[in-house]
Amino acid sequence: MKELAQQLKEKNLKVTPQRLAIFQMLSNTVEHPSAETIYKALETTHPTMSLATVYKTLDALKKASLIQELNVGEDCFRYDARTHSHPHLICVSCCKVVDMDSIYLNDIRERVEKNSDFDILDEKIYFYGVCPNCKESKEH
Amino acid sequence: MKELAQQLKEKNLKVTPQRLAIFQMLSNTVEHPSAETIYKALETTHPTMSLATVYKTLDALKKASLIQELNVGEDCFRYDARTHSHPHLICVSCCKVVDMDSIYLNDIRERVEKNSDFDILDEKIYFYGVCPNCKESKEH
DNA sequence: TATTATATAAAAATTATTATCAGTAAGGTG
DNA sequence: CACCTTACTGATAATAATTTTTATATAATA
Repeated sequence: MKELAQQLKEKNLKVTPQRLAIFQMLSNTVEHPSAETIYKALETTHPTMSLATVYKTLDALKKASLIQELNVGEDCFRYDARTHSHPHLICVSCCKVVDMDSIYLNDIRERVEKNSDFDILDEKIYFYGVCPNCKESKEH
Repeated sequence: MKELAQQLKEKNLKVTPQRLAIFQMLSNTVEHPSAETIYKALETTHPTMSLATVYKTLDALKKASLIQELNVGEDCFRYDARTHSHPHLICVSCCKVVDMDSIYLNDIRERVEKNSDFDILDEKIYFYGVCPNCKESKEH
């Protein structure tokens, strides 16, 4: 909370209840909700907030590097309050999106740079598969 | 060519000039065009073909695993006639999308499976950076 | 040939996202 | 605290990629 307010101020962004609510909601979930999902989740506590505000807030937070946008291949974006690049795992059965500690893939960027001659700035890594839960329920 | 006709038949898909044209166009380019780009590229040779047909054909080819859909983070999809999963490099300066031989990353999927308990079926890996060309032109 | 299934083109519909704009609130300054 | 500037909000309209629909055409099959 206080951190967010601080960081917003540093970027000349105003601290508003809507921004706090959206950032807090994103920080407290392990899901990776879309704009629509966030909007609906805040409907009860912030009934007057419009969908446009959700979009604009997400855009502002994204530009301020306070959240990141995920492009899982669906028809809409998802958002993640963890801003350092880390791979995501998507369950093709239940559509859940979970974080993966990137420590396991630390050496990849280096390898790619060596082999491609690109200067790599960022990466987006998605793995698609069946999560432990869905594996189990399929077996029964 | 003949191969495609064969493969379409095997999947109970009809062989049509439009499908052949789109697949051929995709096979002969190292770019990774979008539906719109494909549509425009075929405008002269296939003036009657509609954009809806392009979309449906791409969808059919995708479902038949004859092409793959790329989600680079733009507002539309790109397509690739190489169907085995391989990482893509996107130049943030000139927006070029290039293929990367996946040999270099062969061991990753295994590592991820071990650490996540998912059964991994597929992966989408994108690296964003500056390509050799753009690096050079920036220096001068 | 008659029948059936699938493909196409054109247009309309859908849907995520963005733009517009009038009204409002935040945060600074005196 | 009152004022002022600027950024933000909310409602709605606009945009654009994609999907669906509908009518027609084509091919496969009996």
